[in-house]
Amino acid sequence: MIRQTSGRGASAEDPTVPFVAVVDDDPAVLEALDSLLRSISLATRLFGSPAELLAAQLPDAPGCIVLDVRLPGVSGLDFQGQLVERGIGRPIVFMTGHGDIPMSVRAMKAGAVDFLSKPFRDQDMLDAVTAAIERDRQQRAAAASRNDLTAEFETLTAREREVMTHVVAGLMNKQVAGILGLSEITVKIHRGNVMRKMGVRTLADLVRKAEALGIKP
Amino acid sequence: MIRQTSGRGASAEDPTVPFVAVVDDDPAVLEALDSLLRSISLATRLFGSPAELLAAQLPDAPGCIVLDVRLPGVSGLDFQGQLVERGIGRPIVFMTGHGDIPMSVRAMKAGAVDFLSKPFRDQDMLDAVTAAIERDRQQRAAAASRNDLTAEFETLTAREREVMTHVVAGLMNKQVAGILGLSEITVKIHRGNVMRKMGVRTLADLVRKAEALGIKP
DNA sequence: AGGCGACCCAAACCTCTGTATGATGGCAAA
DNA sequence: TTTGCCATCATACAGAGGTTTGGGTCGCCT
Repeated sequence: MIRQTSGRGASAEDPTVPFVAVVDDDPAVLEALDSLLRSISLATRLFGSPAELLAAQLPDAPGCIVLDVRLPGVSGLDFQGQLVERGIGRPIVFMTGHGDIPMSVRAMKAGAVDFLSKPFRDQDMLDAVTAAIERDRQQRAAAASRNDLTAEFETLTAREREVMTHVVAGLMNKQVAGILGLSEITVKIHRGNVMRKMGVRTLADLVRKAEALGIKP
Repeated sequence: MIRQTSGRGASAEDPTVPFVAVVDDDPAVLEALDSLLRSISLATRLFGSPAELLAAQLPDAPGCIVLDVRLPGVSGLDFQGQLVERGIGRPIVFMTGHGDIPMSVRAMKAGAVDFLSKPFRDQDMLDAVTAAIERDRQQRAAAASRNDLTAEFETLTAREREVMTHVVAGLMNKQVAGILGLSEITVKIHRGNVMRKMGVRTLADLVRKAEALGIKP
């Protein structure tokens, strides 16, 4: 059972409309949530089991996952771990009919956005989903700029990376030359290449990019 | 009711021994936790109510707070908020006899380390407290280096801060001079003062400190 | 009134950075 | 083998960074 909709009949792949992936083995629950979420113009993906979600391709848009804790096959909490392992770091909103406190605490510790007991108020679910989508928006923005950064960094040759490492550590060209066994002029050339490839014009910017990349001596 | 102990009769203010502040209106619970925590060489501070904890002075050491949700006077969750407002950002471990899921979720969202239902296993409490103390250790280390940083920054004059802002933004001395209506040589002098007062020798280090301080143009 | 600190500027001098021009050698893919 | 990329180095020059020395104004506190 897989169903999907978007709020206004727009393309299901529209990367600007946030989506919510819902996993529950009760079709009535799926139906109700679908209706609720579409009422605030969110696209939905409906799944009857965790396996279906894993098999599916989620849109390249901000989104989150709404999960029943008691699922066919796996525990929702274990599934949470599986998703993280597969790099699907979408924020998760749990719901449950027969949950307990340890369960909710474990879920929250593992990064869940919320943990709702059935029956919950519609507004609580909408609030949770909205918060989850916002969190994903932030995550995706951060991931995107990290990707741009590493893409630039990977255009550097091995030598250029060495030079960059020492330069952002604050060493002078001649010191870098000494460490690497090069002449100063060669270091200057590598340094110039680093600046150009990393798309920066000042050392200050290079240092910031290096920080974001986690480069340390 | 206020009591305090340290594991080995050492000074109660020993800043190297982590402590646990326990708040519960049941003396038997306080006694049991005191014994449990001392068994792993933690210092304890025992309180019968939130007010007592607020009136007390917590040690300048890594520590955490163990709190019953149902407390005389205030709700434990509200108390959690009060502590944060007063700058007492110690990690909190909640315990409760009659809690529910929304309560635990709210606590975890507000940053609680754990939320244990009574009766809990001793080991669960010890694990939670250990994790909380470790978190506090990290927090305190981060706060300490932030304080050192702002202490240095506050020795700067207004002009020096302006110059620093533009310098770490990557502007050249002459550009800074133009913006501030100064001569380049004056900017150089301010810049030199900034480097000295901030305790750095390279621009790279200054940029990193500025980043940590959240300085932006 | 005197002293202090912040702020401002200039000349001189040195070091460091950045770039261009030109050239050599290694190495791997086409 | 040719082509291309990487790496290396030299010389030369322009521009930017950094310090010292020396001097000036202003406002505030004692």
